[in-house]
Amino acid sequence: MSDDSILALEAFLPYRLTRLTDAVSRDFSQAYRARLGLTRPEWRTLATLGQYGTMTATEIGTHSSMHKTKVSRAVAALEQRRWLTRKPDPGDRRVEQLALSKAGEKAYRDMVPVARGFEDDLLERMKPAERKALMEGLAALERAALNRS
Amino acid sequence: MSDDSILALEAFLPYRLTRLTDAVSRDFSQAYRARLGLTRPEWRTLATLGQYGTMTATEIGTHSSMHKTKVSRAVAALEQRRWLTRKPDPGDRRVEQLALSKAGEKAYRDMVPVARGFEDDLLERMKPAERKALMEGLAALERAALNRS
DNA sequence: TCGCCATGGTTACGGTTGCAACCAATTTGT
DNA sequence: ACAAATTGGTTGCAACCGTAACCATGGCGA
Repeated sequence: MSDDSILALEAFLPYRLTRLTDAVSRDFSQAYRARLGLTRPEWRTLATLGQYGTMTATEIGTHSSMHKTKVSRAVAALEQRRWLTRKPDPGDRRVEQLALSKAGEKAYRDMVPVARGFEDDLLERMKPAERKALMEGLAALERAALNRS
Repeated sequence: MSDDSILALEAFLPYRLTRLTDAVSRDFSQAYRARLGLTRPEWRTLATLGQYGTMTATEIGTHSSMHKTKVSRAVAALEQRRWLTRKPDPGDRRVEQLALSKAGEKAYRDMVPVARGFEDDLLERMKPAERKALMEGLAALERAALNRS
């Protein structure tokens, strides 16, 4: 019987999630920070454009869950690095179509195996049944936490 | 057969974790921010002292996974609010023993059911088998990700 | 067509963070 | 016993972030 007036922080779901995410995210960020000198918003923008080819800033934000100011600054940084180009949208002059340059695509191709390797290393430390449970549990939590209208 | 040269960001574990944690953490932070006007480091410090009674700043940081500067600033803020008191440690004059004041304890007691309610609401949106999978998967991922020496 | 609201995107600003430098007190090695 | 290294804790600084304000363009109703 546990004391109802005490909250065990180490068992509290929001705390466990942030601690876990901080650790995983920090470890992974070292991979692209050390390798490419990218910030996290820049990496996400690179990854989104690498995955989808051409997108607007708003679409990047929607797909990668980033605030539009983050996207704006990341796009500006990648553009300055010549990893990204802007093209005016012929149908709507508010919009710019964004795409990776050749150098940006190369950086993306370099990073994909690194990202896969990082994820694989992490998952290989778990038993198959544990991996299955994690995937199932995360999917359920995503349904529970993200789809709150 | 999927394209090996493309990384699906929405299926990438570090991304899924950060997105999930951002959502959960943001929702929960509204509870204590609106109710008590606390920042996240302040809430964690309150929760840690509420759970353990008396601790040093370093111990708080270890238990709640916070950088010592965060702890230092959170302690200063809680002290200014008169929710926390410092006592010199008789055996080591570098250290200060920290504890909640009466007002701090009251705030803690008020917050515990709110935190429990938040967690319960979230978990109730999941089926029992999904909850079980989540707990098992998170525990395994904690072993895999946090215990990297 | 004209006025008004919505949308895409950028920027200024205040607040938060982590790193590194720092001070004081303690421990360690010789 | 004393210099050097370590530890507890605070603070200055630069980078980063979200909010809100803003500009330009587009959509829409009267």
